[in-house]
Amino acid sequence: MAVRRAAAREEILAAAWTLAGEHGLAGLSLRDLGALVGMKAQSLYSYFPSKHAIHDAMFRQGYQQFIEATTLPEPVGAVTRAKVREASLAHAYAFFDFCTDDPARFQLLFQRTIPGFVPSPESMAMAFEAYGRTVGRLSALGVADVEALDLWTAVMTGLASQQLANDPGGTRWRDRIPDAVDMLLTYTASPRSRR
Amino acid sequence: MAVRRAAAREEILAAAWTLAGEHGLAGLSLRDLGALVGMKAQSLYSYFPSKHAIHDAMFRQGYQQFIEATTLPEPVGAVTRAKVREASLAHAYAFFDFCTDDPARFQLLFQRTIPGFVPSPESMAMAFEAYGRTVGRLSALGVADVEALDLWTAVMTGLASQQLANDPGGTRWRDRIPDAVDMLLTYTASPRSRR
DNA sequence: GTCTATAAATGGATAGAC
DNA sequence: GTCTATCCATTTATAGAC
Repeated sequence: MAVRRAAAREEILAAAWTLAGEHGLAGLSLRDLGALVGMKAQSLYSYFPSKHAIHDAMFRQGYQQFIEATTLPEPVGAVTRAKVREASLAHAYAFFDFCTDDPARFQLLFQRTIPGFVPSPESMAMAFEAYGRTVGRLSALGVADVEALDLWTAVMTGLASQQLANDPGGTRWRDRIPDAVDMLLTYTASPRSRR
Repeated sequence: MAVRRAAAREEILAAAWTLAGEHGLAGLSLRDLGALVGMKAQSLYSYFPSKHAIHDAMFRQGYQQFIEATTLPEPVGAVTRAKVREASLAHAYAFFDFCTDDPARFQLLFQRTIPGFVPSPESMAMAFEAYGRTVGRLSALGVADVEALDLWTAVMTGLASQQLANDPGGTRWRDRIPDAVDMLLTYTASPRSRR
């Protein structure tokens, strides 16, 4: 049954995230992974053709989760400043929490520091899909051009990365999100010519 | 001679940075390292007691380089808005370029994603020294409180990290530095009560 | 200080029985 | 699909000759 096979693959991936969190993404070993799901490392090859394929599947799954985590209800009715701020804040928290919820996932998706790992075309397509949705969501919030968008993503990933590196488990940089959102809104709201 | 020994250590560290750039920090192997400096891996133990000690020395050296790279001439004369902006911009470029000049160094110093690596107390002291100097430099530029400082470091590391991950070798996020500095200055210049 | 020799472990991956 | 057995490469680190 294809469904059992898919379930087994899911279980393997879940275990892979667990191990990646403990020993780092690059330190993921097939022996440990097999042990965690109750099989020999060699049996994993029935589900994934290589270790790279596992990393690739994690990459794709990570972006899928990103899309789910950052798809929020659209604001209804008239577009007021207060509503834009509220929606921007909600999006910022969703983005930030997604990043800090799983450091290994953050590293895999947004930092790209795994030596030798190159996502497959299908996985890159998923990444572009996720990027496109972020563009759409932020443009609805008044982030009009690519320049403003790049600033936005840099600020959000920067907050998350500082949180993970310097205050893991804490809220020191998360507490700066309202400031950051106000700052970004104030700045990107002014006409481009005045910036 | 102690001086020859120190020179050899320096040469080993330089080679270690090279290899870390190629195979990742965690992927640094003593075999390759020895080969690059013209000796067997085992001989490295005459200079460093373990691989961890090499990572630790790299960490310390990285922060030393950070202090050197971000120590800029102080502005002289009256403190005008234009001068503050100019000095802030110079500092931002220095910080950003230091980060992107060596991705492995950036990862080691600011992202802390090497599984199992814990800096020694001496190395942490160097890191705190570097942080203290950054605090001093930014407070001279009007970044008064810790909250504003955290926002500043998040923005700068975020820009660098996005540059490395999504446009390595390019300038897409570096080009946003003037925007980012203006944004930060405008925001942190307003009285804290109004923020 | 550098070498050879070696330990002791871990890594990914393949072949073939069942 | 899972196992045993195996291969072959690689890793950090130590012992001891020179």
